[in-house]
Amino acid sequence: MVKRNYYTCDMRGMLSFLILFLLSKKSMHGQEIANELGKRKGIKPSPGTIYPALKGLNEAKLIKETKSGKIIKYSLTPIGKRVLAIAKRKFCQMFMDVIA
Amino acid sequence: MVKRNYYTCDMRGMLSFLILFLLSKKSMHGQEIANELGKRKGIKPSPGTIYPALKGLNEAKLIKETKSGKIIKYSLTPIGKRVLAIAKRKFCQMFMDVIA
DNA sequence: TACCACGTATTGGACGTCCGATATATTTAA
DNA sequence: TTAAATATATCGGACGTCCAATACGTGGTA
Repeated sequence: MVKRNYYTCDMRGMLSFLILFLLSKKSMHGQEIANELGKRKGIKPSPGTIYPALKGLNEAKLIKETKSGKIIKYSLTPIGKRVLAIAKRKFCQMFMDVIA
Repeated sequence: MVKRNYYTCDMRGMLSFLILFLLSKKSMHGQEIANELGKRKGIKPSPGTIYPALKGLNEAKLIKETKSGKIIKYSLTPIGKRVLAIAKRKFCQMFMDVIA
């Protein structure tokens, strides 16, 4: 039961990192996130991929859920914003020249 | 025993992808690769991280090994270069605006 | 009411990444 | 010729990502 470290941006946390990034641009519900990931990746991820990641981010208080009807809107918490900023710096350090 | 797909660049293959990228700039041996990853990531990866990845890439014929003494030099094969080009396109599609 | 569409959610199993510990081989230094 | 340093390699276990299948809940429609 060790708490997960979302700061380190190693290769294992890339999905969660990308979700944080997407939510930093716009609050979304699960299916919207899945669709956006699908556009980037080419294939829309399964519910078994996306919801566990959202659950983890929520439990770590990096995102919060706002339910209205059957739809749950996800948005970044202040902590989430700080963590994302750090992870983004690490990401750039790692992949800067790959994109250039 | 399903053959691994190095083309798809999903979140699981990021280490192998980055290794391919590093080798596209310069042939290196294992420790050099580990050091370069360490510089980018902040922490030098363990042998238990790096060598299995190199083994997989070698078995998939994306890299080749040239041994001289105790040192094994890794370099991209023609297939490796093609796979990297495709993976790089996918990577950019996925993360372009994260870096910008 | 019954039904359908859709968003949310879990399960199971496979796979890739990750570390620390351990081991082997080769080169260099004492 | 020992000893130390370095490069390579595997093991075990944990974790995060991934899909397909399954299921539940809510809202709207027939």
